[in-house]
Amino acid sequence: MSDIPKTYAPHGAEAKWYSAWDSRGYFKPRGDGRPYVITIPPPNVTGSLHIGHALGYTIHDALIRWKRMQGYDTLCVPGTDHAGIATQNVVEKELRKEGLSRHDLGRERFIERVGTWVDEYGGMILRQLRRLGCSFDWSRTRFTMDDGYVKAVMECFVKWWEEGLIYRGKRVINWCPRCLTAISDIEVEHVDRVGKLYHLRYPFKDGSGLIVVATTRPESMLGDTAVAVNPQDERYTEHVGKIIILPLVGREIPLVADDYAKPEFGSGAVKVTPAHDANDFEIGLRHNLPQVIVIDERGTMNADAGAAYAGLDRFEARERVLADLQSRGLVERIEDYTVPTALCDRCKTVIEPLLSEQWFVRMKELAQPAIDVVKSDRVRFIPERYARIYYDWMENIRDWTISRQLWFGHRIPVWTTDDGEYIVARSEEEARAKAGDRPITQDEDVLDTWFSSAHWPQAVLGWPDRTADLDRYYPTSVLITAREILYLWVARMIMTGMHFMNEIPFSDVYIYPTVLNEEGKRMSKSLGTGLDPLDLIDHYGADALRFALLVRTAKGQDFRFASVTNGRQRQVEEARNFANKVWNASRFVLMNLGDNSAEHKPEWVESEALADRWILSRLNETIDEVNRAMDDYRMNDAAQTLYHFFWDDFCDWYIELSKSSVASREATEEVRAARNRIIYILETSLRLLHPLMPFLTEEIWQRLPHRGESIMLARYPEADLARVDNEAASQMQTVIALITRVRNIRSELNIPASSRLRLYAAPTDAAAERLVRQNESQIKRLARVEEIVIVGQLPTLDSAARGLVAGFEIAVPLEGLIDIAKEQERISKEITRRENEAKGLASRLDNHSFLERAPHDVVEQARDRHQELIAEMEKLTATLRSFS
RNA sequence: GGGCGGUUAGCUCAGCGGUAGAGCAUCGGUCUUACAAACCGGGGGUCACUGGUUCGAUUCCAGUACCGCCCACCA
Repeated sequence: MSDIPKTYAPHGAEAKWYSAWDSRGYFKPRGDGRPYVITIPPPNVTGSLHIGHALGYTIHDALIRWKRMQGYDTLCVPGTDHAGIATQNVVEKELRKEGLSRHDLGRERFIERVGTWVDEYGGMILRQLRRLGCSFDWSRTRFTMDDGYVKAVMECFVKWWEEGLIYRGKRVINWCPRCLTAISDIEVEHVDRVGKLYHLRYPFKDGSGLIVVATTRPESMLGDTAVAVNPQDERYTEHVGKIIILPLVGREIPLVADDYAKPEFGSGAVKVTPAHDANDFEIGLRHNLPQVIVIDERGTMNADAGAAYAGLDRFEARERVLADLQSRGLVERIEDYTVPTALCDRCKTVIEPLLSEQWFVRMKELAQPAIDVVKSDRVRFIPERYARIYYDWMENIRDWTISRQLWFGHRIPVWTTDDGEYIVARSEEEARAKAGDRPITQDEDVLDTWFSSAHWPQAVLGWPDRTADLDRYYPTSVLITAREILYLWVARMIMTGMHFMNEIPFSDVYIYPTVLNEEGKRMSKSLGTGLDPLDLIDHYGADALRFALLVRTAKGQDFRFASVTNGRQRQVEEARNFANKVWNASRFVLMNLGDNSAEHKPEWVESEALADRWILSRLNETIDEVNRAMDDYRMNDAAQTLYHFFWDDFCDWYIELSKSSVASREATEEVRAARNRIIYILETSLRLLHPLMPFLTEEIWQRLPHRGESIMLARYPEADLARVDNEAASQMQTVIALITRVRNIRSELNIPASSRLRLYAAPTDAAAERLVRQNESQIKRLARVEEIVIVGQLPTLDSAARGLVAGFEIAVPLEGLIDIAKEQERISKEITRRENEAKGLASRLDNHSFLERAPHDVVEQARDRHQELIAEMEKLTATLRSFS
């Protein structure tokens, strides 16, 4: 039977089974039974697999495989997101290598170029997911810009426009001077930077002195159109209404009273720049102030900034303005200050708040139904705490800037007629029809990427058409995602689902942990993870990577994942070792199938033998716990339960205990029954493990006799709790304790494994005696004992090691082998250990309050244990005395 | 500024009112014919700190420190 290699070789198995599964159509839904549906978070087309993806999609696959084996009609829809800004950036970078910019190509050719790039290099990540083993329905793969998807996006825009939820507005938005587009509030990253706070002097026109204002951005003063003070601020009451001459510019601006000004900050007076600050914009509206744009979309000062500054970069302008003010004595002081700074979360460029005309979505009324479904538990967050974070955002929701000044994306379906009317339509034809004879031009901008992904669950199933998929598979079962897109994506999907489907998009939202590096910081591509999932798969196999991740995926608790050092990643290595353990246990079973391996009689599983009753009991407890854990998204518990059952219970005890019969040369009925039992346990374990380790389990399963087409089509085990046998468990515990005690004596007294011992055992009752007699051969084998002598009382022996086990006193005669001093030391240690425990118990039992207030069973338990310890100590002390 | 998580053996993490667990690492011993990526045995923790509640706290409450994350229009 040497045709089975000693170690599991993942690569052959992975390639072979993945294509077999895929070509046989196993990843597609069956079409009958209860649906269980997941639409994956679509990764960016430009993306490649990083460790966070590997975790997220492994969870997807484990759950979908588990449900599929349980008989659900499972569907997991994959796809990619066009990721407007990110993708455009990548292609522009390509062009730059050729010395071109997108403007050299023009819009149309640039879009073509992006298309080519996406076809050629995009979606690589989906191919990488196959390496992980993901059983997604590739025939339903979607892209947020495929034809059907465009239809969904247009439908939404038109509907929202008709319902008055979309509007065009001029206001201060977040502008990225590098990406040259507006971005929404949640695409802005806030950081604190060391900087300065500048206190500037603004003179009153009437010569009655000056007023001091504080700012972190002196260059913006060129666009000031007022200074504001708090109406309650008595220091300024007499000055309100006065005219100020704006330094360097000479513009006359008023001193207005507005609540926004906080008297306790700086001088209490704040300069107002309505075109370059969202708050100032609001103040401007309240006081009817002019809006002067002085910084253009590239972050360069424009003509309105004045001839001295026009053309300067905003940061250069800052220095120049400052120098000019200083030379005029208009800088009161400069202090160190931590400046809250807004960055573009894509490119980390400092955001320029800019007055600009954009398209917005009114969010308040969309948010309400989406809040309600979470409040009423129709949508459940796992872990629950995210519901509160969701409410905080949803209840203070602000309008959504959806237009982007990019070329790649969904072009905004708004056309303007020559007389200035907006025509909103699903297509150009429709727009032309609506416009009649008037010439129309389409809006140049595209939609925020998240505007399209907001429809993902329904759109990938066919919406806005009423398709069979949509009927059958919507709403979906669970959304599994990373924490950072809770607002950006999850919240918006719930809103669109409620709005267009009048139904929740999914009932569970599982936010999985973030993978951290050794320092406890989140792994991100920009920081460099030092970890490539594909390298890990190449090195250790996909199952090992999957298991290594799942075994630490507690419900919502981030975990650290080491990087590769000296070519090794110890956590994945551990999991690989487990895979190898499964492989070798299976190898043992397969090597002992015997000639009649095809035979299988269900009654052979039944057995009176302790080990058999015990392993069946443990197996069913395991099945029960694994199913519960999976159902509760406790992937770590499922993985650990299986690890422990398989390695400790099955390999270390059951296989060892069954070896003599399973590996026997004579194929008696009894032996064949034993072989069938062990196959049964192994086969069930493989099915249990399959969602976590699909390739390994299939590779082994296929070698088992008569198992059918694929483990993927096998039924997931269901616990039979009638099989849980507490008596067998406690008896087995005693047998294990007895064997361990003997091994321990052997090890501590340095007795070679080769020397066969005689064991005297004095059971305390008839049950204990029966236990030893019935399991004698196995105890002898595992404890490496030649003979077990059962006695009523231990004989006096000249030199022997003694020990206590629940239900027994034992002695091992060791003529010539024993080191008396060592044995004394060993016994003393046993006594001390018990003394310490007894001391603690005694002090509690002496405490009146404890006796009065603690529950009776706790007191009783303490009393019993105390008695037991005292009895054991007496025996041990007697043993110790016998040496002298 | 507000909020949320974390702090348990050398490392990665469970546990969360009755006196601490796992895996790995470490130490000692094994080629015991499935597996040395293994087997057998051992050692190792004042459960971050300070108070409080309780007969009893790692576990509950309050506060402190440190680490991490999210949100925020104080110029």
